[in-house]
Amino acid sequence: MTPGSTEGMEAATAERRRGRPRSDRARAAILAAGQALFLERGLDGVTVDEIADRAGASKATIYRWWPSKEHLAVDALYDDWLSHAGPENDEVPLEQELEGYLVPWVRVLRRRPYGRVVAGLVARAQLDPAFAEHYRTWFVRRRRDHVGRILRRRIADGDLPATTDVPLALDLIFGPIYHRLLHGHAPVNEPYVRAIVRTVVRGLLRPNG
Amino acid sequence: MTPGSTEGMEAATAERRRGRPRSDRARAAILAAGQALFLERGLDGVTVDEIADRAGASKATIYRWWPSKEHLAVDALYDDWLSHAGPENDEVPLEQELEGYLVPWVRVLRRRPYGRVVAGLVARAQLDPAFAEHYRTWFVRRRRDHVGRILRRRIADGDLPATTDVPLALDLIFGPIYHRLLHGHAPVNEPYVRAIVRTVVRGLLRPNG
Amino acid sequence: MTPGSTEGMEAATAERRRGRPRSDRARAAILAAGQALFLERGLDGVTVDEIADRAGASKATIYRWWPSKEHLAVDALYDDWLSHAGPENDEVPLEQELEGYLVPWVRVLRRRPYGRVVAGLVARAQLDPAFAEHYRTWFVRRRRDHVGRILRRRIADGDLPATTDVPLALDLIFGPIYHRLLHGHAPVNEPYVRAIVRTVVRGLLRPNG
Amino acid sequence: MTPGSTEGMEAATAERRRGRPRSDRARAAILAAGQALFLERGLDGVTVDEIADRAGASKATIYRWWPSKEHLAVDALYDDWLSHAGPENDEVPLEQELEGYLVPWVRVLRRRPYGRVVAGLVARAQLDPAFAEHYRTWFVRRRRDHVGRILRRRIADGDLPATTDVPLALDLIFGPIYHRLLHGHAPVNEPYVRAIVRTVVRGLLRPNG
DNA sequence: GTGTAATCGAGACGGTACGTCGAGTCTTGTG
DNA sequence: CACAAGACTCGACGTACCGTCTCGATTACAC
Repeated sequence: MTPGSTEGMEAATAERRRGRPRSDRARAAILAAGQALFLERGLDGVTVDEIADRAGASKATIYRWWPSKEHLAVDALYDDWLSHAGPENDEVPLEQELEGYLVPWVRVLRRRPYGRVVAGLVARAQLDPAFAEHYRTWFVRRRRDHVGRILRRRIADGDLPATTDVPLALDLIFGPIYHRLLHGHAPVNEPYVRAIVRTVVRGLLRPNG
Repeated sequence: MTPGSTEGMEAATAERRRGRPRSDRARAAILAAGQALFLERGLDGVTVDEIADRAGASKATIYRWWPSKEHLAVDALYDDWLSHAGPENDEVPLEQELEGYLVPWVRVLRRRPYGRVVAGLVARAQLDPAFAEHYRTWFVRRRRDHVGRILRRRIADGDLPATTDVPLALDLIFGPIYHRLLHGHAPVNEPYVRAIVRTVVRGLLRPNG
Repeated sequence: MTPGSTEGMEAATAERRRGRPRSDRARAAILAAGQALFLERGLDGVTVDEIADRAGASKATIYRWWPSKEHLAVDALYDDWLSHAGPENDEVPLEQELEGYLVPWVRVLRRRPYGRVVAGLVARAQLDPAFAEHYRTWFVRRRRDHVGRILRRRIADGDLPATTDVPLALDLIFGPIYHRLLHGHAPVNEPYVRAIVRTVVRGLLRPNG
Repeated sequence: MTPGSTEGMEAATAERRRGRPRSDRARAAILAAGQALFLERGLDGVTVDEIADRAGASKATIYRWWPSKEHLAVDALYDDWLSHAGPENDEVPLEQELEGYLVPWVRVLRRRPYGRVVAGLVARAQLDPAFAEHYRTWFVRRRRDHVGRILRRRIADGDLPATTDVPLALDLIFGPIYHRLLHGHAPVNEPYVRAIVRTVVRGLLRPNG
């Protein structure tokens, strides 16, 4: 499942659509061109014509499948942005489990200049509530939900106080990462993520300090 | 001193500049129009022509004094964005001093839709390193420096461990605020700020917890 | 064939051009709007935006097909400016043949305020040698060449001396017409043209008076 | 007397104007700068700022004394444009007298690229009837009147028929010169002027040829 | 095989905003 | 007063990009 997928729209029957089927070559080429160009120059630094040229596709094809440049960007970057994994793991301390999830992400952030694109997406989201919802769903909520599940499990396990404010904890973890990503005043690297996680977890442990 | 000020360039002598002096009426009207329009519709939702019209000025005058729309936005919003104060105060607990500084700011953020503009500024900063520096200096660094001074004084006073990582602490405080401001997934209100401050300070107190 | 035509560039094969074909509606509307506005207010009195608005086209479309406002003016006015005809006719006296060609033109000049536009074109031609060539080719040379052919035939027929200086004769015929057209000190009407033709032909007849 | 002179406005009394007197240095420098720049690049190719810079004057001073750039151009070029002379002379044939007046002028035209400026003036005259009158008076009428006086004297002397149409004759003489000056299809040189004069005079001699 | 229908690349289109430039006016302090 | 300096308003310029639209050409399934 990806942000731009249109599967599931027709009935689940075997009924094939008539007419020429969508070209997978074009779709893949557009996403690849988008990924490369958006990371290189940011959302506003790239024109749709450029993407079409690089992909050997036409602008009409792009707009047939993605309603706007920013939707395309979300789709083009989603896989890489969310690439990660590590199974949930109760055996290790909470800090370690959180780092296990966040560190692969920040490795991606360091490897590629995502700040350029994310800043553009955030700016568009301000002017277009529908896109804001789309962007949050695919780019932000996925990670927050994952970490939220971890935290709630740890609460159930008694590793965190029952009174822990999970949304606040998520903002305390993700906020500093986005802060450096978007403002660029300092690098988003592994030591930074470890420090965030340790300080926040420590702060959450004693609710009535 | 404001972001767009050009004072202090000539010698401090009483030597007056020749020619027609810059119109304070035009400058003030442009900044007022910019402030109103940028907050209303965001950086990208406003055209320079509109600002000129509303200010009764001409586009040429705007471009004479501000190199771009985003520089104008920084200048137009700076005063309001930084309006705050509260003298530094050792007598109260650290949490209270931090809240005393941050809460007035957050009240501004709630009163006006700053997210729209800040998102636009952040996006532009990605594509223009010179503007990025300008924006960070006037919009971000000012507040970080203020809080940084507080933290360092508290370290000297023994209220915080000598090993406290001040830049990290600043990111932990400001990051979550920017996170909600830009992503809009939850409100930036006083309880939120208090919760951030308490959790972070608690987390900082026992570095080797 | 018109000044702005691009036909004949590709091979004469039936090979159709790819992509959306140029809109004849837009082309015709732009030329019509240009003709009306240029005659009404002269080259400098009309903005390209106005032409675009009146034509229901966009400025980009105008600039896609005409490199400048003055090129558009040449194209928009060419047909009307050159509308004329009358087959060449040896049976009548030379004066009468010349009048037969020039009088219809002069009627156009009286019917519409061409002076405004031609003055603008002449002014632009001074600053842009490439446009000067374009303008002369389509607006001036056409008529001169036609009259030149008449004169050379009459020389061959013995109606004019073999030593007749044809370029000089053309300047003597067209010069006075342009003079009044551009300076506006007196009307360009039929009696004027007849008087020019008679005086010049008489002057040419006795080369060594 | 020059086109921009303002003498004669105050009473002929010896009463001197109060305040700082007009600077002759500035006036001369502005006219000199205007003459050089207008001839070099034409009316539209020169900005008033440029003239002010080159003259070491200010734009305000220019606009205090000349209502527009084109009025300045008329004034700056008038002396050179009309420089000529030759006393009227009944002793020689008409052709020779006319050449005696016109040849010095065309020498000026060949020495300097007047076409550029005159074309600009003619274009402006189309859009501004008041300036059109001004331009015709100083740039066109002067010469026409001079030649007109010659022709009328020659009619009185019997060298030309009593029925001679003087305005037509003037258009036949000046028209071809302006034609080449403005259209630039051929040079305006002495042989050309001589050929014009001879052909036209010959054509005028036998009105009912 | 022969429609029928949706796709594709190409590229022109209307629209909107950009940042620049020049004309002519206005506002200072200085001579 | 006039003058140099230079900021001001106004309005047009030509460019760039967006997202839409029309073409001819292609490619499947349905008959």
